[in-house]
Amino acid sequence: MVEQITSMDVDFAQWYTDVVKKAELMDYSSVKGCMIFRPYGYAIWENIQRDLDARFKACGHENVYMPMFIPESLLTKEKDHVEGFAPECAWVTVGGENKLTERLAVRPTSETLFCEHFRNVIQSYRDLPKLYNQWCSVVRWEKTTRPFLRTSEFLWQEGHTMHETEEEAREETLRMLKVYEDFYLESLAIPAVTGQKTPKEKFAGAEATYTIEPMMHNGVALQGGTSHYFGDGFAKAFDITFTGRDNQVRYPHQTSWGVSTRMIGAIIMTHGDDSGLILPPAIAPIQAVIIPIAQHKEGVLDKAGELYDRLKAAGLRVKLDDSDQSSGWKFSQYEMKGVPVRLEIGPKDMENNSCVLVSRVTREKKFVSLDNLETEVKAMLAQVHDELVARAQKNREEKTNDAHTREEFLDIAENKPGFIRAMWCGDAACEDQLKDETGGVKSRCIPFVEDHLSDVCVCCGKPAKHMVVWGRQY
RNA sequence: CGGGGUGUGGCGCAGUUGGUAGCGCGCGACGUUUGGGACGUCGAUGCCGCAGGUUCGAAUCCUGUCACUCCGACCA
Repeated sequence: MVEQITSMDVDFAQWYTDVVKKAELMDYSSVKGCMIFRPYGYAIWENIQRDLDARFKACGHENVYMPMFIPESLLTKEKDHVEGFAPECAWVTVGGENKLTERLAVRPTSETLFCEHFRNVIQSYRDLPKLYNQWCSVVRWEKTTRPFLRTSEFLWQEGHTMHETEEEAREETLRMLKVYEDFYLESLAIPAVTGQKTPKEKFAGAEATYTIEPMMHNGVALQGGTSHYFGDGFAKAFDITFTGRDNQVRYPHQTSWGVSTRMIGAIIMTHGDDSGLILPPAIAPIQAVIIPIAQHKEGVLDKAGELYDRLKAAGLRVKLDDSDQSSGWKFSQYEMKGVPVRLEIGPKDMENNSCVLVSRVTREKKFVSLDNLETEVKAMLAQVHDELVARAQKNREEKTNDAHTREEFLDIAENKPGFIRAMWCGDAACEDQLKDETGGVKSRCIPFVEDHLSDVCVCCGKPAKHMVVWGRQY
C-alpha cells in the first residue's frame, strides 16, 4: 500500500506538500528555502520554457544572459528599487581568501544589470527598441518558504525592453501581459484575472505594474506574473540616453516582465485533486501513459510497443510502463503524477482491435478502435484541457463575491474564501484598513474589465474611482 | 522575525526509569500472480539532523545550532 495523500478538504496545505513530494516534482535541500527540481518537476519547467520562449520570440525578443552578481553601488542607483529589494538580498563579501572591497548582491532581479548594459549599447533611436529576455535564477532571502510558491532561489524569465517612446513602451507592457494571459489559458488551462496593481502593490521603481492573478482551488490568489512600465526613471538614474530623430538627446522608456517556477505551484493548486496532480496536456512531461494489462501474455508487450511507436510518431509525449508492478499500482501512480490520459491495452482489447482510454479529470473510460488511435488520444487530450479550464473557471466564479458595504466586505472575507469585488476610492489608507480588519485581504488588481457596483468606496464611503478585486494571497 | 509542532534506514513511525535500535511500507533475489494500489520465501540497508556538555555509558538528560512544517508579521 502506498501512503495516501491528505485530502485537500481536510488540510489544503498538507495536501499541497504531499502532492509535490509524492508526484516526485521536488525534494528539499540542506539550504533553507532552496529546493531540488527532480526530473519530473524540471521537465514541466522545460516544457513551460519551450512554450513561452517561442511566444517571446514571436514578438521579436532575443535571449541574453547577465551576470548573477550585482555590485552594491549598481544596485543602489535607483532609490525606490533598492528600498524594495535590499532587505531580501543575499550578499557575497569574500572572494577566495580575500574580503571584497565592495560587496556583491546575488541578483534578486536584473533591472540594474540590464540598465548598465543598455547604457553602453544604446546611442541612437536606430538602436531601439531593445527587446531582451533572460532565463535564469534569482535569489530573494524569504522568511517563509514553500515549494514552488516562494523559495529563496527560483527559476524565472525576466524580459527587459527599451523603447523610443512612452507609447511604445506602454504597448509593450500590455502586450507581454497578454502573452502571459494567453499562455496561462492555452497552455496551463488556467483562466486568470488580469489588471493593474494599485500604487501600494506595484513593483519597486515602476510607474505602473500589471498582473495576472489566478485563483487556487481553495480560493487563495497567487500573483502569477507581472509586467511593468518603468517610464524613464531607471534611464535617468543610470544615465541611459539616445539621440532622437529630432537630433535631441532623449531618455528611452523601459519595461520589464517576468514569470517564475511559481507557475508550477499554480498548476498544482488549480487543477489537482485528492488523487494527486493533474497536468494540463500542453506542458505535461507525459501526455499519455500506456499500461499493458497481463503483460506476460503473448503479444501484449509487442502490441503496447507498437502503440507507443504510433503515438510517438504522431508527436505526442508518451510513456510505456512495462515494469512488473501490478496494473492497479500503475494506475494510481500515474494518477498521482497527473498524466492526462491513460491507455490500457490487454488481451481482450487485442481481440477487438481496440484499447481503453481513461481521462485523468473525469476517469471516464472510453473503448476506442486502434484504427484511429492517434485521433482519439489527441481528442481526449483536448477534452482534458477544456475540462480543466471549465473547472477552474467555475471554481473562480463560485468563489467570487461582490461587496457593496464595509460590513458585507468583512463578512465575506470572514466566511467565504475567494475573491471579493468591491469599489475603491484610490486611497492606500483604505487598502491598509481593509487588510487590517480582515487579517490579510489585499487588493489583487484593478481589473481591465470593471463593473460599476456602486458610486462609493466600500471602505470609506467617498466617491469610488475603480472596482478592485481583493483576496488573500500566497 | 515571533509563537506552536517535528527531525530515528528511501517513506511512515515505535523506542519505558539513560545500558549501544525496532516495526510497517518500500528496496534486492526467486516463485506464484496480473482489467484499480497482489502474495509467499529469503535477503540487504542506520554518524538516531548537526555540534558541544553531563555520565562508566546518551536516540533518551542539558546547551547551542541547522532544517522542515503550521499560524502570524513580512513579502513586485
